[in-house]
Amino acid sequence: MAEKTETRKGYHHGNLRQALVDATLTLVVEKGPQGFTLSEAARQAGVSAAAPYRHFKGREDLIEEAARQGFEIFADLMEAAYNKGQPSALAAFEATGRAYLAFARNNPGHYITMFESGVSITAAPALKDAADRAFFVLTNAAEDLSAHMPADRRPPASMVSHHIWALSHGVVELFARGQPGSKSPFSAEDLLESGIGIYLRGLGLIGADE
Amino acid sequence: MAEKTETRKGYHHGNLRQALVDATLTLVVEKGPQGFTLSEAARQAGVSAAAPYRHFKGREDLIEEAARQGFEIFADLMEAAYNKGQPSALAAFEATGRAYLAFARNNPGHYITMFESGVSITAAPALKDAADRAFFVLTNAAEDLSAHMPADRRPPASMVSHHIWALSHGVVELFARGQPGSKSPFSAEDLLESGIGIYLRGLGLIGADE
DNA sequence: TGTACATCAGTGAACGCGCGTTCACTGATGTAC
DNA sequence: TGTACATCAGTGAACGCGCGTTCACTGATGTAC
Repeated sequence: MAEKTETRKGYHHGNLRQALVDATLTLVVEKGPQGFTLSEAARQAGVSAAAPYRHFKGREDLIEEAARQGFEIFADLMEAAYNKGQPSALAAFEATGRAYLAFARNNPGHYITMFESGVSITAAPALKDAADRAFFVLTNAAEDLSAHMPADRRPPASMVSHHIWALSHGVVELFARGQPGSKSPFSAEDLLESGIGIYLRGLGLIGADE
Repeated sequence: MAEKTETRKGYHHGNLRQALVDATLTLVVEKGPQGFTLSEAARQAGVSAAAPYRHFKGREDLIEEAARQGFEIFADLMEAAYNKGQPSALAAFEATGRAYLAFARNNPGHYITMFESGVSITAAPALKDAADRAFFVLTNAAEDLSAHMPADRRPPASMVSHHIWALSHGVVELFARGQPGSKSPFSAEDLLESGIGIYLRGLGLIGADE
């Protein structure tokens, strides 16, 4: 078992706090959000079971920190995608949707701690701030789109962003993870792309021949 | 604590198997999918911790049975909704979407065991059959819709059903459950209804003034 | 209708396990002088 | 540059706990005759 990815530099670990977060991320993927244990995270970081208490209040606190880091990364990616799509409101919006799925794919550990571990996003202020920042990007992108919509059929921007968030989340949960042999003939990426495309056409933002 | 909802009729319980399933459903809502324990289910049913082993192979087996019952109910509801919407393909389709959300609302325990407990749907044949039956209704409804779509923009029916499934699931996970104080200004019902509406317009199935 | 007996559905004690957490401790590090 | 000392970040033993599961058992039920 060469589990220990973090090398000890002697009696002191050097960077135990982050090593524990990293261990959490991999464990949560392997064992599921609740199968994760503090003891095992400590083991993987190569320290005793008591050591984590120098850095975290307890198990919950560690998970929360992992989720917080996830939301920060997530928000950064969403912002980057949004900016990259500019100045086209449409391109920017579509890019954020794609960024959502890409994040879930590339950061499964973060995704699990954020959305499946049972942490209360609203309870921890640091978490809430980061989560809000991410969601704000999406709402912003939807706001930009509004200008291009037929005025008679213009839903509130936050409704649009909620729709896209829900669609993205649903695609991730049902088709981007879970057991292989999930019977979908389409990739999660295709599903999200096509789904958003049809939705945007419904908003009058894409022509029938575009 | 008047936890015991099932009354014992003496030494023999009478209907322990189902009582354990029922206990699972309530516990899973209260404690989360993994916080659920076999011992506690037994306690709630008023029997010793060893009794469940007369009816289930173990913890996992019990959860699986709860999920299976959930998928059966779910499939029944979807079929009923579909039939009720007939003969209008559109009405039938929209009704299945609504049925999805209604099921999640009214059967949170089932929903959790089905989608959040980590049971492998593909692994257990009985589970898979019931799940397939439910999903088949949705795909069927999408198939019906195809006839009304502009031929040049007609995605595969199973793609449409996957879109709707993902949107419904996302709405449920993000807005129909979880901590109160979820900041959405829209109800899950409104979000799903409006989201599906926009999507269907994108398919050319609803006119701009309908 | 009564009885013997097989089968069924529970009990309760016991097990080993790993967990989260606390505690007094000690080795390593950094800093004042 | 050297030394005393405070602080920091670990150790390892111990705790109480509840879990899942097994086991020999026993009370209740159903059935053959």
